[in-house]
Amino acid sequence: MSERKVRVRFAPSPTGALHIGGVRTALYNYLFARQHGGDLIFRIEDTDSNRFVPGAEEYIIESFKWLGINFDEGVSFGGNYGPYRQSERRDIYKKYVQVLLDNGKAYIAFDTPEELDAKRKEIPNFQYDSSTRLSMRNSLSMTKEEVDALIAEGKQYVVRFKIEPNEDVHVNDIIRGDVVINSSILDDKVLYKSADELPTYHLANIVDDHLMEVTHVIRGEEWLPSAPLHVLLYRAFGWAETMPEFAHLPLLLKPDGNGKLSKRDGDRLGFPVFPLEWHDPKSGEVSSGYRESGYLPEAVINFLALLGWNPGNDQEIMSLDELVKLFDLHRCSKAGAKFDYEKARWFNHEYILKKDDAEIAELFKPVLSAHGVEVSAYSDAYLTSVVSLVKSRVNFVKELWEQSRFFFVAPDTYAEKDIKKRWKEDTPRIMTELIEVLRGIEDFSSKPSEDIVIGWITEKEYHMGNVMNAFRLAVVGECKGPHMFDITELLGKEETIKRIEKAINEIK
RNA sequence: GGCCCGUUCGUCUAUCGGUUAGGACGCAAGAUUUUCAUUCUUGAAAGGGGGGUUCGAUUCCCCCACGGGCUACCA
Repeated sequence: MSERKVRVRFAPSPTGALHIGGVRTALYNYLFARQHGGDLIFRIEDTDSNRFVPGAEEYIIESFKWLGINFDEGVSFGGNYGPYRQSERRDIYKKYVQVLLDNGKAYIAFDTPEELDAKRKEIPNFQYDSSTRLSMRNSLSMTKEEVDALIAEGKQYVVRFKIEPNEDVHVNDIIRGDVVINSSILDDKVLYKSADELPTYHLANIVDDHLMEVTHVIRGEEWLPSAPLHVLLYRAFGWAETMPEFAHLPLLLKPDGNGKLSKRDGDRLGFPVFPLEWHDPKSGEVSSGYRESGYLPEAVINFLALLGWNPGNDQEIMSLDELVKLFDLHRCSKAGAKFDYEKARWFNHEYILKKDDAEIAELFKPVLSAHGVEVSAYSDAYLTSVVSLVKSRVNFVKELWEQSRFFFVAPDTYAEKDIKKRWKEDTPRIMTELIEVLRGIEDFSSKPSEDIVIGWITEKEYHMGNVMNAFRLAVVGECKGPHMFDITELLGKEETIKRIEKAINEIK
């Protein structure tokens, strides 16, 4: 069994945007698959026709494409174990439901949802199980003739799993170890609904994982309580020998308060919970995405990987390839992790620092256009230089604009506070002198012009801070920004002088 | 209510019985800088409570408390 090729799957339900917790689950599956030279399957679990949301499937695929998480087979990827959309596997499930019915592991039940609701109201803690099933309307309490007659007249039914009571069912979880649940607390789960001829999650999941030769089930902790049921299903089918190993991941929790992270938290707290922006087709609601918020996919991958797992040392910045090498399910934490948005921002900052300036410049172009900058008027070299000068002070690409605006447009206002502090009575006179000094500079690049200007200030015994800051105020509009002469080198002599002249005229 | 899982700085976490309980984010202070940021240094900051086991528990066991999940003809 251990010689089987590793095969794992990520199997979302197309009910909306892909939650960031789901992304992490997919990531862990991906890392595990790659590390073991195995396959990653993309399966769509759309057995609940009522909850289907158009566009969700495409959204999920696009999300992974952006993140660089590649699948080997599945919906839109092909493969030999298809179809990979559960709604297209009706006949398969029907066949396996019949197997369970034939060997007495399941039975047909006619109780309607309304009848069950009534029952639950009437009897506190009612559970459809070995203690109650004989008092319900099903193939165990009725004769075969009655059952056949009801089916013949078109009565809708469900197939329920017949769980034998009082057995300790063990689930060996890679992360949590031996988890034991007594079968008596399990109810006779609905496996199949005649109404839409579709199975429920539990049946479809087991049949598909078996048929697709899945070796490891890596999923969220919310599935842990139903894992024993799944174990029992594998046994009922006689597939216990090839049952996959389980690993239940800790949940991602809200940054504040309690509960697991939900789609509402993002907009409430001001950060995305979805990889891409999502437009809900039903409500028309728009939820922000990491991509649109300016996150680099590498950063998202990195911080997500560390939410519930660590390499065992102090290393925090890791590429996808490094993660593949280092990842280990045994090093996953057991407790839920509160989503730390500040740290996510820091990761993005780190990745912006790491990323090539020219690549950042490309990402910056649309932002510039959006601010009315004629991007084609600037060379890639110019944009790249601008990026290299200011990127250390931003967390997101779009923040580059506020840090570098003066490289594209001359200031039209000057910071009041800085004027008060640095624009003295004799400043216009000194600035006029400065213009002359600048005119005389032949090589206007950073270092040579710095030497000349500093030399002039020293020689005239001017106040270094006041002159330089007035200079900065004139060129930038406020007293902040990169090294002064790096700015003037990029701006060029003409533009620099023009700005000083303008400042002399406009600052009173 | 029942069942399951969990519990180390504010947050993410390291520690596989003996440590001054380490790192990171954030925060604070300082250094550097003609400005701002980067960078660097430093600081504050943690084992839920109670019982055991042990020469010795953050670490192993039990109880409690708290947190989370599940309890659908949803996944």
